[in-house]
Amino acid sequence: MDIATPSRQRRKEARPGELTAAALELFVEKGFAGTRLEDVAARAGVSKGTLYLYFDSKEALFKAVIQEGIVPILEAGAGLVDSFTGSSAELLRRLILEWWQRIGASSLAGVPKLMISEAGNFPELASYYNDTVITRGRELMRRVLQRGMARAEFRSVDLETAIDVIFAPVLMMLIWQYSLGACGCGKHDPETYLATHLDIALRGLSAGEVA
Amino acid sequence: MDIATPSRQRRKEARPGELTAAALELFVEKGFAGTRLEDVAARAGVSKGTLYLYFDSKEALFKAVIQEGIVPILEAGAGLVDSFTGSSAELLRRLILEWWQRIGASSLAGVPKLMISEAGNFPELASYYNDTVITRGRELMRRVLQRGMARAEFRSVDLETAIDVIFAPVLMMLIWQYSLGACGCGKHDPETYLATHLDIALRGLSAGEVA
Amino acid sequence: MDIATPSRQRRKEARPGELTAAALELFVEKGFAGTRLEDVAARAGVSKGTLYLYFDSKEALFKAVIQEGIVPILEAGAGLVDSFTGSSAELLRRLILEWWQRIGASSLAGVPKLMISEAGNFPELASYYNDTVITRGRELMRRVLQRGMARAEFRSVDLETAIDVIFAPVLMMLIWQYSLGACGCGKHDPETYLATHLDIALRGLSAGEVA
Amino acid sequence: MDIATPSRQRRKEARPGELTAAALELFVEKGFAGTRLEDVAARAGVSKGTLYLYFDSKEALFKAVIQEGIVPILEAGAGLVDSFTGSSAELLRRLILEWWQRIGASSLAGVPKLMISEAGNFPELASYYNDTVITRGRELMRRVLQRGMARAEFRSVDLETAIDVIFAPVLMMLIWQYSLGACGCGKHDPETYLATHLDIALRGLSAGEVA
DNA sequence: CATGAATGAGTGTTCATTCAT
DNA sequence: AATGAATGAACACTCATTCAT
Repeated sequence: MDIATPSRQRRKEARPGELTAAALELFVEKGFAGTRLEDVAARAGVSKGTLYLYFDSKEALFKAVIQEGIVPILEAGAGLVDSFTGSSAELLRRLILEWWQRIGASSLAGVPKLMISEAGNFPELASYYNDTVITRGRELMRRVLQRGMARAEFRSVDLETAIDVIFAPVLMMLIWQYSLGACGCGKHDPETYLATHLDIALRGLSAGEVA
Repeated sequence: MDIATPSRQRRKEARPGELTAAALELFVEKGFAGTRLEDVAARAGVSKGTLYLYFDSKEALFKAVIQEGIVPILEAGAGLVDSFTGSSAELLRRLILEWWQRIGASSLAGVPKLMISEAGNFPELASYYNDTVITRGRELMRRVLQRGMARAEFRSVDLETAIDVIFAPVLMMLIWQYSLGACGCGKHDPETYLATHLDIALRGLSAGEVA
Repeated sequence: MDIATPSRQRRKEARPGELTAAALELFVEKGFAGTRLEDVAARAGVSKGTLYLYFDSKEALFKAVIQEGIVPILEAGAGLVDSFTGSSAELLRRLILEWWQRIGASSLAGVPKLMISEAGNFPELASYYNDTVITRGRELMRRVLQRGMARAEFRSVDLETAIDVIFAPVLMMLIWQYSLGACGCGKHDPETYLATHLDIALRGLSAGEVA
Repeated sequence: MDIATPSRQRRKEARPGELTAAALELFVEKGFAGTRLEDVAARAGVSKGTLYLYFDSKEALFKAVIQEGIVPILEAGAGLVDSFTGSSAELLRRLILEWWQRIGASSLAGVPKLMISEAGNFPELASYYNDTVITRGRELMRRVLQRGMARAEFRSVDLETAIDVIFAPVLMMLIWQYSLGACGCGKHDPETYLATHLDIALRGLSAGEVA
């Protein structure tokens, strides 16, 4: 009976996580307004009423979903840049590919599109996301580009804009997959896409003369 | 009285434009689902019923917003590509800067983020947008890149992914402005941002040897 | 110019009739509530506003339609029964077939179904229709049946109920054609149907012994 | 409290029936289009939303009204025809009288007039009614007439038209009661009316010679 | 704890009616 | 006289939220 029907206590502790997981999927798929709480509850295997035992409102559920989704995103990255000893081009390549594997190919992949869609309706959340995720992500990119320029591997470019310019195609692919890409239009193979991006961007950054 | 109450005829001709303008503002501000037709009508200074004299449904209104706003710009872009005689690098630069001026710096700037947010909930709209805007926009980029490669100005790169890779930073800036950027975080000067992007991308595409 | 574009005066006089004719068709087809005044106006070749020059409201239009439709219905019948010299069976047959030709196969055919549908909503009209049409129609039937019984051609049956029993199948066919029959279901050839009806009813009324 | 507020479960089971009963009354009184779901709900003592817990749409509610009210009666009729062992004349009499008692004298009496009035506007409902009620009702009549003719109790008549000819007076009386009859005009005593009808029709169908 | 029946405010859409031209 | 643009009340249906069991 323990496994077949876990004890009430265990269920009670697991419930919020099951609900936010179900909610994440649906929020990502349909947006905040488009998600019906009945569907969230159903996907988590409980009734609509039960949801209200754990979350006061649809907004409260949304906030919990985002907060919970952000923490794992933060944990990714950072160690790599500290310890890397090869070329900066290789570092940039590794950083982007790693990010893709850990975020873009994970269950968190939908969070960026979700934040972009709902930032306007949840400014505090957006601000929190910005402070905790975006800023740190940019910091990683900044260090890589600075390293490359300091070592004369990269040309001198405007640092702050280059950070976003170079990360934009990666983010965009993710966003695409969760929005218009769902219609089947213009989906790229991620590896080819990232290869093309790195091919162009690294050559674009390279310090040598172009004859 | 002429000015205070323009003739019926003049109002009738102006109405659709007034309504799509009001709709554009509200769609961008609140999303498709979140926009009430009553508010659109009120902002255009008419009653809810009047809106239905000009547009059959909320979806038809949306399509008109896109049709009226974006299609002419794509047509202008096509004209540019058709008639341009200079270098392909210059053509790419012109295409992107023009796009920015006519969309990114206009009232249409919110449309890409709007579509990304609502695509999941309104597949028909997404499909319409894909057919009307995305496909045609890609076609323009495709022609520019093909031209550059054919004239040996650009290196040979994977065409279909390069189209999106190169356009992604432009789109991303816009999306940013209408989502997390609204919190005041990380806004770039568009001209610097686009300059950095073109600087890197054009060098990345250039055909010469890198020493 | 007289024929191509009749004088204003002529148009003005013809308008109400053109409008009620158009309205009759639509009321019969769609019922009172289901008929849009815009469609009535369009079918009569005028604008919605014009309709209100001639009729104060949708109800007023409906009343005019019925009143106008009733007069021709009244004119039918009556002479036949007075002058007929053959058998009562033949008279009944002739009366019913004639009624069918003059009403059932004419543009007035839809009026009975319309009255039945809307009687509840327009009691005064229903009452008027009853007094002027139904009562007189029953009187004709009553005279025929009384004649047949007086001449011992027909059995003695309950007169008042027989009147309606015998007319019911004729009315019912008409009603059918304008309601469920429109779905293509179970439409009979009127002549076969009436032949079967008269075959059964006249034998059912016949005075002789059944062995 | 048991009686004042019945248990949830009992209410839930009773609700659909309470709602279809309320709907039947209002549909008959005001027609399909003229009936507001809010009024149906109110008459059943619940809110508008509750109605949608049990029926997906106004049309679904209508279909349930028919299904629940009329289908069992047709089934009972089929049982009668299956098991009857007496004369076909007696069977026809029983079928019609039973029909009258269970429909004509019940709360369902208004349904035929309702369908006739609304068929034009709601083809899907008409089609449903045709498939569910008319076709099956005709089948019953067909079997009775075929039985009579096969046993040489009835003359040979055109089967398909006879079905409708013989049922028309019964239907017509009902239609009358819910339309023009409401003005108090020309109401017959149902028993006398049906007796006259059966008297004439059965003699009209009888196989013997008429002398 | 958990349920799910019940609620009712909210929105897209229709259409009879009005009235400035 | 005629038009047709404009109005706004009305209704089917949805869904976040509540609460008796």
